[in-house]
Amino acid sequence: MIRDDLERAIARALDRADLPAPSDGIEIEPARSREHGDWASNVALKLAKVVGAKPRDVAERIKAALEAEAVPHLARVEIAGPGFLNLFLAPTWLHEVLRDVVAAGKGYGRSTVLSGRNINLEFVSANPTGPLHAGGGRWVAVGDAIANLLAAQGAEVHREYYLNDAGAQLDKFRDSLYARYRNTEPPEDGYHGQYLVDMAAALHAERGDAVIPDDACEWGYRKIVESLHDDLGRVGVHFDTWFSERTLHERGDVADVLEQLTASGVVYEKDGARWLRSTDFGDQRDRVLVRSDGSTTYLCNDLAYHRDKLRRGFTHLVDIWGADHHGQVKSLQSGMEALGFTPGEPEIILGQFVKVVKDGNEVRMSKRTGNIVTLADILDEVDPDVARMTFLLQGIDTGQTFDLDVVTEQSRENPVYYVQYAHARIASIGRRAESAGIERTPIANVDLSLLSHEREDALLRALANYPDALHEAAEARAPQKISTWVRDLASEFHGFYRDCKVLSDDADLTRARLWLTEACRIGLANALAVLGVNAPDEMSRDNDASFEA
RNA sequence: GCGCCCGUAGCUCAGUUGGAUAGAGCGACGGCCUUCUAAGCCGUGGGUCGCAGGUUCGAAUCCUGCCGGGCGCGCCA
Repeated sequence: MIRDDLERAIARALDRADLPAPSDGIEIEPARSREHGDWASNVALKLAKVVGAKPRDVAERIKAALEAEAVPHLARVEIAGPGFLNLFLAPTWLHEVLRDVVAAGKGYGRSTVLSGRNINLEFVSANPTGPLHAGGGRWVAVGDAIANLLAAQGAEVHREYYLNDAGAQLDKFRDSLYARYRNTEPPEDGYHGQYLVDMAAALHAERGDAVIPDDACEWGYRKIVESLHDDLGRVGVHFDTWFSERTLHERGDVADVLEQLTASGVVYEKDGARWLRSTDFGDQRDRVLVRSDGSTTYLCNDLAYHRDKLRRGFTHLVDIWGADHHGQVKSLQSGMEALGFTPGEPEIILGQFVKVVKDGNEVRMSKRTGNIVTLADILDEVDPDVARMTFLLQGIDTGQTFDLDVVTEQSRENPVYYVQYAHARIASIGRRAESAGIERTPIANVDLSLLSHEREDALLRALANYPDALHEAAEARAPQKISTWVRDLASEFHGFYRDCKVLSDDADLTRARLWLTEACRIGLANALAVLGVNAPDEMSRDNDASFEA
């Protein structure tokens, strides 16, 4: 890659100029403006302080050293502003980008920085006591995309769903379902959703009228898990493991983890309960592990669960949680540290909530009233690709408003179509070329220097940024960086498409542009794959009435 | 009161591991289809980056304080 080449060249230049390398590495980034060349580095600014010289003087020394050797593609170096080194490259560097993209294909952008890492990513994990609600769709989309991002950096990624099928919530579910089954009202703190009325009716139909509460619960639980599978299947998300909390209790893992904690001296008794001294590890306060009635808390069970994950051989654990659980992050990490695992394990990604708006009003998801908009409801209205992209457009640090009316009514204006349309246009060109009998000559025999239009230039620059975008997105666990990048690429393509005819009388130019569009197609497809969105070869305008006039 | 997250164009949001004149979509206004799919392209207008200090050659980005919003602070999960 060009960046590495330039970085090495600068490193050699520093050496030659008798300057130290910056402690935090040589920074080099694509220039923001063409006036600043193609790539720019701030090394001189960073080193100025270290060596006690003026930034521009340091820059001069580096420039001279850089000019003393032949750096591939490097045409000239300029010093600008406070002391930036602006590197101007020959157009050949972009030809190399094009060849790299084509050669790498589906692998373009991928890296191996995380190879050898075996990561367990737990996400969604909504209680199996009701359908997945609309806001949960965010964790589905974000979790799957983050899994893809980590995998694209070379990690082995295992998707896991934790089923809380042993605790108080399931008891409430049982009591609520059974109440509906007996045609009475669920308990005050139970589940009041319409879905339980429907389930109760189905239970009567399937099992008759003499089902006991525990059997009703078991039957209902299975139904709910099936529905979770269905919903996830509709958006194409697959979990490698559905881990049942019951397993932990049945195997004695919970008792065992408690024993291990006690043995390590971080457990004490107070008021008849057993506490974890989590404040020793930076928690706000200590936490109860065993209540005075002898039952274990969610935290205690969760510690057993996470210990199990590490015992299964994962080198790193990542959990995606809703922001309402942020208070438990330190508790869990404290317990894990007390158990002897690496501090900071598991890594918790917190996501702010989705506010669902329908008919202009916020829908407060409430178990009491049973007021709920489900993910299935959304999928009944819009394409799964629209749903996914909508959830992946913004960072998860900020609350999202999912306005059903806007998303459904403006479905065709969703950014996902903008990107998919670019992909479809490229496929269409391919079909045209084929039917016109234009054969694909090997890229090695194509004169890429013919790609000199500013649109072609911009398209290649966008493509060149993908590996960095992918790396940064993975590092920051921020899929929206890919959404942003792929929209940029699509934008460059649409502009190119308008101004540069691919299939023309100029046979050589046609050949070069066919490879350019192929590279663009690869970029679009790879990024969309990370987002879990389809890259269609054609899109029909049949159901589009807005162009009648 | 304490803790976490957020505050960027009329609206919805990118940009936040410090970089050179702050971006996109939608909405508004004006252009472009005998040409590879107009789900597209081009242009115009629109900003005290919540406020005030501080650090720095350089701050939307880091630090402090304040204002505003969301979430949490249980022997619930």
